[in-house]
Amino acid sequence: MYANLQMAKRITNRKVDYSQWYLDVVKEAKLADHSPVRGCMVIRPNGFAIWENMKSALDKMFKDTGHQNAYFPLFIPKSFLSKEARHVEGFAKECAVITHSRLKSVDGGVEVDPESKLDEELIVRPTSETIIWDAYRNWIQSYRDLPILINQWANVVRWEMRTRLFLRTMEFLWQEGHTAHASKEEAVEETLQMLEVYRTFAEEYMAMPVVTGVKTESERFAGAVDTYCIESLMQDGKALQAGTSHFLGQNFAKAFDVKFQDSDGDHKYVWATSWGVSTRLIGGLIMTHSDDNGLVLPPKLAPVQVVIVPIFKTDEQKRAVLDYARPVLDELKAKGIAVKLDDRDNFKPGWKFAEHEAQGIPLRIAIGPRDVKNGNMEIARRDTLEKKIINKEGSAELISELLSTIQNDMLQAANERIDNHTRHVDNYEEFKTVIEEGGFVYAHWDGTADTEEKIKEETKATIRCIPLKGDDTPGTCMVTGNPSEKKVLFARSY
RNA sequence: CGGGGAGUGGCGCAGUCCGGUAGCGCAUUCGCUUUGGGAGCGAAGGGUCGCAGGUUCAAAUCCUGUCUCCCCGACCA
Repeated sequence: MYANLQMAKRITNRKVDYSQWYLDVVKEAKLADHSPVRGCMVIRPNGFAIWENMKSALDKMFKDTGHQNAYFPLFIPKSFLSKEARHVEGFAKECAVITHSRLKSVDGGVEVDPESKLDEELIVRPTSETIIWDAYRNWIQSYRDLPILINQWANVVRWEMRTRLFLRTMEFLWQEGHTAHASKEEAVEETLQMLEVYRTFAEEYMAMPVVTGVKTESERFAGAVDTYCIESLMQDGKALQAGTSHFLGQNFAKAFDVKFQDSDGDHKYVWATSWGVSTRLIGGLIMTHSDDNGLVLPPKLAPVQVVIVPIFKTDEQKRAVLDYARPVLDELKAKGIAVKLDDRDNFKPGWKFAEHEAQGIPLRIAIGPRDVKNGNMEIARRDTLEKKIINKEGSAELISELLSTIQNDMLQAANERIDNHTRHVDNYEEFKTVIEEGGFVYAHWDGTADTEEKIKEETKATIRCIPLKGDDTPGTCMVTGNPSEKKVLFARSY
């Protein structure tokens, strides 16, 4: 049919070309555009609304765990970055550097004014540990000043070589929590607490199941003692690191000389954590749930949860349908549901259906003359594409419940998909075969960076994490035969 | 940053080899008919062909440089 041909033309089938499908979904759902600057994106209202919903849910979770928001500068003095040795090493290659402060006009155009060269160059923050720890030095004298539990919502810049909308852009939006503690135990506890916040958010809001774990040394954040992460598995069998929580030890306290006087009178270095999630989550959301018709959003993050499409031929029918639909709209609103009545008359219902599907609206209600006559309405689920006729009486209650059913079903469907693409293997030959198929693979590893590197070179798979929960049975490394404490999680990743 | 592909009205593309002054589909505007899965007919508007140089009587087309996007590698949330 022509309609199907057109739909097929707009969004590439996932099986044909997953990358192209991803780009098509982002475009058709109007989430983001490419910008004139390489690797940067324009986040459009549809995309930003998702981010705003993520933000407000996360922000509440941060506040509920005792954190406050603050804001630190975009620019970091170059000298700050070099204070923590591994931190510089990790970020040096991807920093935007500001060297001049003004332009001058040159016959119709502008060029950098060489006389405005800065005495000390500024770095556009790739992350804010350094400038924040410089501030903390002044804020902390006594154990009574601790802990400091701060988060900031900000943009950061990392000069990436290869970019993809939401998944890896040169500038991205994120939150970064930075906490300071009097004891190691408390800092470790904070690190794990925030990891748990991320896990909860991913599962309960994004309906995206994740594995929590610790990164190996080679995957660790530059400057951290331990990096914990949430890892999820996308539809194409590649893993996505969706969030990280770092135990920073005393590394930044030492680099920035941040000490406090403890209750025993001794001067001690402060213990630190930092943790973040970014607009990358939107990429994860897309690749967890969406289908060949476009975006699929979980109700808890959908900017519009329910859309009502009126169907009519004559003006008289239009009036009748709208009169019938408005109380439905009001009842849903009264229940706190984000509902929109799509009464645009320049589009036909079928066109609207396709558009709402492309944009991932979880539930559609269609109301036509037939429904007015019978006291019904048609509801269609975005996640399963199921349609059914329901009675108008009691519909608000039913729809409210259905939204939470959809939320749960999406998590369950994602869980099943991931379970079906998770394997346990015991020998390297089998590993090589299985990893080709994509998915999560658990296997024994001897704990050395050499073996990890060998596996990466030969199979393109990396250790996503050493899982916190799961099979703790010791064994022998699939490559070297050396002892292994427990299986670790491998995958090819984004 | 290396290899490959691409950039032409808002979107998708043809035209480029062989230089002759830009076209198609969708979208937009107006009118009429339509409306339960991307409507039909008629009319209209919209492009210095990514950008900058060069060759030429003449450049979307040839040459040089440059920017951006996509795919594959090396590097990363």
